[in-house]
Amino acid sequence: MRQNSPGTRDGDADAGNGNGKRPPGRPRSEQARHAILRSTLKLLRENGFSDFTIEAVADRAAVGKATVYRWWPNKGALIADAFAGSVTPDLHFPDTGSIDKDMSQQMRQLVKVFSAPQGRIVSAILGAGQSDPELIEAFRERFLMPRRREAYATLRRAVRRGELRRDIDPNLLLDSLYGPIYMRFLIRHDRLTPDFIDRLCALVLAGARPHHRSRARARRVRARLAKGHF
Amino acid sequence: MRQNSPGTRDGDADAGNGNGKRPPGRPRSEQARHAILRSTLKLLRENGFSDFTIEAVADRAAVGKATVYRWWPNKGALIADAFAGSVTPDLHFPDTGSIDKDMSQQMRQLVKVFSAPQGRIVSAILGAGQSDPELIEAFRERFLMPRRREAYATLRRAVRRGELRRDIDPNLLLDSLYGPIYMRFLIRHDRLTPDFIDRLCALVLAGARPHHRSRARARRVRARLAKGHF
Amino acid sequence: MRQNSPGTRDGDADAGNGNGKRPPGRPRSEQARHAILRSTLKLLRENGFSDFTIEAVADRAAVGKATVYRWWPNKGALIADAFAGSVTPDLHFPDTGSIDKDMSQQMRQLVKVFSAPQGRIVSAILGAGQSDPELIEAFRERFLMPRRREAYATLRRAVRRGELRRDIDPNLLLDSLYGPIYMRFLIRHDRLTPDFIDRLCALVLAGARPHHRSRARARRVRARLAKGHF
Amino acid sequence: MRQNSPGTRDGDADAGNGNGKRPPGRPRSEQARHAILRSTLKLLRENGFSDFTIEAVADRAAVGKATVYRWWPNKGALIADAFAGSVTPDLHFPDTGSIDKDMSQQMRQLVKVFSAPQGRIVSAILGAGQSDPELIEAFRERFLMPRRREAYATLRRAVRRGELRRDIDPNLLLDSLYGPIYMRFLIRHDRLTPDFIDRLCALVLAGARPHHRSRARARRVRARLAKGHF
DNA sequence: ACTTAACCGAGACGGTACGTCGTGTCTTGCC
DNA sequence: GGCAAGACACGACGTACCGTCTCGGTTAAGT
Repeated sequence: MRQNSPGTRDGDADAGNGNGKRPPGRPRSEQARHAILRSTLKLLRENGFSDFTIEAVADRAAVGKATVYRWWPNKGALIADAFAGSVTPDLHFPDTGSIDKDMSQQMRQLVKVFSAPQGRIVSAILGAGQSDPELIEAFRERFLMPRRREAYATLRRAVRRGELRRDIDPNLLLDSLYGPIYMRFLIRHDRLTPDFIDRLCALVLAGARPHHRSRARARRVRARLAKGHF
Repeated sequence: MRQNSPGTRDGDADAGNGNGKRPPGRPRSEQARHAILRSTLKLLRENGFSDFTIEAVADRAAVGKATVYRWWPNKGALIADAFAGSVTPDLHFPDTGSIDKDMSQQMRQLVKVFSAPQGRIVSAILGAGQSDPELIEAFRERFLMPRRREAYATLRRAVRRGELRRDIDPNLLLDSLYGPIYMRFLIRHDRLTPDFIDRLCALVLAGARPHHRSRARARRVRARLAKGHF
Repeated sequence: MRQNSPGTRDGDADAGNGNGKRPPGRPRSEQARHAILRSTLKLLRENGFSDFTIEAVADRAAVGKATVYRWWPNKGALIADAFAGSVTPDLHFPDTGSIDKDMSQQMRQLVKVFSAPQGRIVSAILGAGQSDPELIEAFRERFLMPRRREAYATLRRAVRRGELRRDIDPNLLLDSLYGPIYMRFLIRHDRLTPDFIDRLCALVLAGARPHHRSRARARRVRARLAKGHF
Repeated sequence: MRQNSPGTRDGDADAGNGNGKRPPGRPRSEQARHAILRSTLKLLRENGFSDFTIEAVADRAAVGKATVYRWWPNKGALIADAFAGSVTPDLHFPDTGSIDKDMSQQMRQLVKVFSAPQGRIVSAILGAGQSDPELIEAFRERFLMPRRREAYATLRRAVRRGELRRDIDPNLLLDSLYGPIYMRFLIRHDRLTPDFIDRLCALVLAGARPHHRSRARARRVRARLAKGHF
């Protein structure tokens, strides 16, 4: 992501270095790195982005300010890294055999994360990202895309099962499903209830279902699948 | 919005004041107020939020810093006010007789605004709003809700014409239509093309249409309307 | 003292004006003037010069700031005026027939004034006067010189009585007597006790007494005076 | 003088610090310190105290404002320190064998300093000192007392030579000699000429000389001294 | 064991903007 | 036209962080 990203350097010690040698001098302190990332998340959760200060991070981590700047070029990079390292790993898509269930289950999970203290970090990133392209990019690459790749697979399964039109644009469909969540999360004009998620899924997926005749065929496909023909 | 909001004081001269009297002392300078709001918008458009400075606003407006602070408690309030006063007025909903056309036309217009320099201000507000509740509230009350009230009327017309289910939740429907726009605008993971808008409308509205039998009845209603029976 | 000095305008309303006519418009408020001078002295006594504020004066006097500036061009002029109006009138020289007694009695009185809350005002004037020539001039003209004129007379009497040399420089002598008082008052390196005054008088006046032969003649003069020959 | 006075820290490197250790962190910049003190003196000389600004000091010294505030708690402390470091060292007392000459020579020197641009600084200190006790204390401790200690020795020599009464109060005598100088310097009601100094010395010292008989004895003492009996 | 080199903490540095306060001027409506 | 009220342009205040720097001290690898 950034020239000197420490996040991607883990384990590179002798692999990513052509000559297989450790650089001379004292190696960087993993302890300091963790303390910094931890206090970053803590401060972000507690005070939000607006009064988030590198100085406070360093103090809380009992670390010199220079140590922070040595490894992260700016506030955004630090937050991005801290966020990336903290991303909830349990936002996977189930495979229930029903696209409605697959999606709504994962989306509910996402809303739960957004509502937890974690959510504060997400909103900080998206907020600060509006004036820091690298931050928003970090969010996309580290949070959004990994999940979206799983989502593509989930959609493909649904298409195969005949639950969705073959010609559906997955990006359009996924934005239609997740856009409302992000909108409510960021603008806070309405609540993000589980019920809302269900009705959202129902509404959007209804528009993505195959047309009449195709649907009849789809039913047959599902039947065969159920019988274990494959 | 805020205790002393000058934005809401317009026209209150004798209405909002119980005894109908001007307060004593020199009245505030409307000229200064406008200069401040103008330079706020200008700076926001030019430099974005991150290096937006009250000092620069005052300088550009040839105004004392104290005059800014006298009327706006903080950066957020100033931006909110400036934004409110600058809101593009041409985001109305047409009445074409087709909900698809009504919506997509207005949504394309919105995207055009978001893509213009104006959009920079919107993203600044939504970004900064993530750590300033009053700012996000200003966006809701001054930008979102006025348009949404028009949207409700547009949806009602469509229901009456039988294009939408009678039991549709307007908030759910509108969030499904606009959420994807806001998401792409803020996260910038994909482009906001007119074509995207059309397909978005098609997808979401498809899921909001009445069921079979009702649809047949709707056709008859539309025919009668066309004949001018009412 | 200053172009618009209100202090000298008292009673001028229709007397000092050539054509005998009152100027048009509302006459100035004597009440405001007094309130301003009073609050000036009060604030000076209470807080000293460093945080003496025109704004505070106006507030305390329940007077518009502009009213202060209308009549006094700046802080210094106001203080000077207030001081002049407050000058203790009881700093006169007695006529005891002995220069030592005349002087020490008045000097003790002066020290008493300096030690009272009044003294704070004097030190404020002399302090601020170091960077405001008009202030120090006001002190000289309104406080120092009036008293000095009395002192000259007192010295003349002493010369006539033969207590002082005929050729004594009155300015030198008076500065030698008062200089130490001002020095201790302003630098505060030592106490200003009545005893100090007495010993100061004794020391300085000893050096100002006529020489031997003259002194014998002086004794005869005094004797004649006592007998009432004049 | 003040808790963190940098002026008194010179040479403390290992003496003033109990454990003999340098404090951690980057050591303070002596270069910055000198630049600040130098620009303080310069500005004081040029513009006097009334428009003496910390901001201007920092600018002129090419130093951050915070660096000034880090080491000096307020304007007064800064001025006091700058003054102390700049005190003219050539105000020593000669030993001519005559108290009149010893004193008048040094007093003329003092007047010369007061009349030079340096004098502006002294008057600024004494002026501002009227509302800042620490400032006036700095003047006493750093300027007045060191010279006075020399003066005491000078007076003792004169007493030994029989030029002054044994019981003379040195503080009274010195205040009588210097008070008039300070008074004229601060109130500026009369000129500070070398002639004035001579006549002042003559007047005051005349009152401090031993009485008749003692004086005869003193003459004998002086004669012996001249013959080199000691 | 000793040198070398990069790390570490602490914290001072030159800056920039903050939000506040006082100055002296002005603009109202009332007297 | 004076007056109270109070807004105005201006500019210094003292503070908080920024990102950089300079210290003494630590931690390995290479000698």
